[in-house]
Amino acid sequence: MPEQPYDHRAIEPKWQSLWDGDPGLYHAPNDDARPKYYVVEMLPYPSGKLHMGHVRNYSIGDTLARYMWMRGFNVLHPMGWDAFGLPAENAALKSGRDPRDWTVSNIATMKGQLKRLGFSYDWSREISSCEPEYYRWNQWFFLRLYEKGLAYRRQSRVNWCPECATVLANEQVVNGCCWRHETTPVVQREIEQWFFKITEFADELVDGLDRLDTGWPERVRAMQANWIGRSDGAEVEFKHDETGEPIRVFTTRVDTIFGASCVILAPEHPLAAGMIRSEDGPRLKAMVDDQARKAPGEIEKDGFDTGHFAVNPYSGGKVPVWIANFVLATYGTGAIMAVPAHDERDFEFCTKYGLPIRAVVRPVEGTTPDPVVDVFTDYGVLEHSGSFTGLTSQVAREKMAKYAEFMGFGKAKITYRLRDWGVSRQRYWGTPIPMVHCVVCGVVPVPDSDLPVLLPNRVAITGTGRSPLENVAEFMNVKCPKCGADARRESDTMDTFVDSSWYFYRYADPRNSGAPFDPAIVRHWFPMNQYIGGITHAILHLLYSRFWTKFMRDMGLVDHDEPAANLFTQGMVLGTDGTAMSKSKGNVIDPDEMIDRYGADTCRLFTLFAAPPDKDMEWNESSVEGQHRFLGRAFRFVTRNIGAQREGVEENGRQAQRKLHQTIQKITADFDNRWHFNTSIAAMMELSNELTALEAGIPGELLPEILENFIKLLAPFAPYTAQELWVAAGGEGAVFRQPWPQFDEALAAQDEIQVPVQVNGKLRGRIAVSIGLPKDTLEQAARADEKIRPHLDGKQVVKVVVVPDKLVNFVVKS
RNA sequence: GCCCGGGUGGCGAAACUGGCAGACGCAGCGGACUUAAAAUCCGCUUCCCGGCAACGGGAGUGCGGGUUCAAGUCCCGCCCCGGGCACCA
Repeated sequence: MPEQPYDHRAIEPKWQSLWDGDPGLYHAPNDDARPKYYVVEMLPYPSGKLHMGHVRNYSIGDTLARYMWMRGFNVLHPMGWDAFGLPAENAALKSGRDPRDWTVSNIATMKGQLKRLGFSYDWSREISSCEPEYYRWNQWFFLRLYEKGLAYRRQSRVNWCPECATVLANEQVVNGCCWRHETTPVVQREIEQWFFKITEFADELVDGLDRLDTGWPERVRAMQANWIGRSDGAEVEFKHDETGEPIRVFTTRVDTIFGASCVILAPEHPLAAGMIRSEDGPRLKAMVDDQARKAPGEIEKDGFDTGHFAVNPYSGGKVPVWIANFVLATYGTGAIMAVPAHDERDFEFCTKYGLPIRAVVRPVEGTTPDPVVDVFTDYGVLEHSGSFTGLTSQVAREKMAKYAEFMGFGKAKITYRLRDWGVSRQRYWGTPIPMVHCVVCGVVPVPDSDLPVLLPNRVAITGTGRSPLENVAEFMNVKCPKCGADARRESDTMDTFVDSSWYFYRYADPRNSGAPFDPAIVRHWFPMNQYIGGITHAILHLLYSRFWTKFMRDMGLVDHDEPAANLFTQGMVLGTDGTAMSKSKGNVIDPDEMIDRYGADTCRLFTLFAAPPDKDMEWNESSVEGQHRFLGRAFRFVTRNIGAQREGVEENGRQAQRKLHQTIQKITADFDNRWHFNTSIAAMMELSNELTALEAGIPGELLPEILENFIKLLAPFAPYTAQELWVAAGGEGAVFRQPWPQFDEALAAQDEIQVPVQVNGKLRGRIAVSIGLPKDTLEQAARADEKIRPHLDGKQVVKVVVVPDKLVNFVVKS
């Protein structure tokens, strides 16, 4: 066959239909003979168009899915969409369009782009979290959580910008001010909000991380453990010296309690307001307000004495009760004991206000530091600690906690940094929370039979920060499901992280109208084998979805503890300014231009080749030419050799086969172990280069096998080009229907190798020898080499290290 | 402060279990083909010294030590960059 020019414009449109509308490309529903493999990439959100960051992410997943299929697995690889609330609503505000129309049209755009890139998702499983059916099951889950006491409503503080009249997420508060109004201080508001009790699972969420050690990156596990922040300590009561009212204090160092100088309450502590002197009222109020705009780590420690005293339960001594800005109301009990001799922060505070400093722990060895100057924070041996004196800190912590429990003033206690998950959003665009407020009955859940509660259409987005739903009478006014009286609907909608917590389960059974999914189907596919996504979701999404799985397991819906056996976090694609791509920064690179110019295959190859997939990648298009050239070379090589008849040279044929089988071996190993697609592609290039160099001498009868395997190896990386070549070479159907090539170890074996020879660890020459030579033969060959001899002549060889097939090293003395 | 990563040519990177540092590609330089350009193909390309040259010698993986016949890789002590958490009791 004469050589064909490589023209991606002629090739790629031709094969789009091959995977468009072929839901079974990977997943063969009735094929239980194959082992199963379930790969999911994290949800794209339809905030416009795909950018190169997405392309890289999906290229990794798609390449893997194709390989797994060719390896004989039954691969489920679906695609879905997240209807992010804020972007949709903001865009609607700007354009005047309904968020639903906006979202639907953006999904269509992105879907088109993904198809153009040749990503062969199982589109029949396409779901969107803005579908009514998806709302239904979100709400159904909400009700199940509510029944178990895992969904509850309470007053909660939120950040509020008076200028925009809206609730701000923590990330939107910059230096205590609104991110849009840099001079407007954010205030705190108390509003009723819904929460999920993720803290109920805190222990399991931490402990479960250990069992994910082989499948999840260390980085993600560390971040989650950090975020949950489990700390082991004790809770004890200091009683008010007159009223006997207990002040509960959490500490990890109960062994230092004999050194407590005071008890300090957070400004928001329930007892604080009642304890202060009347003239301190404004001071306390200022401190409470100030908590909002606290820039962490910057704020000056500030506090004042209430004039009240509390009793140290161990020593019986009286200590003053203070109020200070650095004590967090939301951590532990909202009150601490300050032990300045053994804690840096307490030391700073007590020194500032002249509170006494008393050392009660000394180092096991060495000199005791002067407590007025030096803080000793390590474990040691207790002193001045009553009957606990002389114990080590470790032993004392345990004994003292037990003593507290025996005496009834405290106990050992574990505290977490993790807070319950606030799921209320005062926005239009999200799943309505299925609750009704009745004056008579209070909060009443919507019965299952009335689900889904749908959003009204064409709601005016006000941008005031209050839910726009409150203005929609026909949505808000309902009858109480319990007593039938007039009632109002809950106007909060759910955080979109609720949607993403279980979407990958819905993929398995996306059209089920009687349940979120059929447990039998989920048992078949789960836990998913491979989850792929950005590090940005390391904490929130990946923690929430783990929580969801555990909750569903407790409900009996699923039979596993963790949703994903393996997690892969691909590196970010950094924009032209070296920071992560984001629309608001305007540094987004979209793939369309590159696809037009070089084609989808080049574009995919480029993102995979530039760096290993777990590494961040700074944007630099210069090497894209190289990928395009490679595809062109490979294409022309194959087309001009299809059906070629020639005599050839045996040695050339042997070499070509050897390189082919070595490449199969190398790429298979890359896929199975570490997904370094950059080295796989480099191996393909080497193979292509070598075949071209040997070309004229490759015997014609070897060509069919070589070409066929070459095409199959290329298929996961460059599907269009491979498909075109597959058919040109006489193949039928999709190249992915073909099994992945097997390597033959005998053919891959090198019969002659170059073994480096060193003298005193310095490379002095190489010898060409046949493989598998015994040590002494190898040594003789090395000694005889003319480049080595001069280095050994007249010198004493002290030692010879011979590693068969690897190296010879002579250690000499002159 | 604590916890994770990372530091290798002009650039992206490779070297997977200690065994030839720089595979593969980009950029660059030289050449072939061409009236010319594009495309394509071939050669060189870590740095320094010597040589017309083939080649020879030396240095070299953030810095300083160490282990080893042999260290980018292992150990000890630092420096720098990125990320996460952070008055968390």
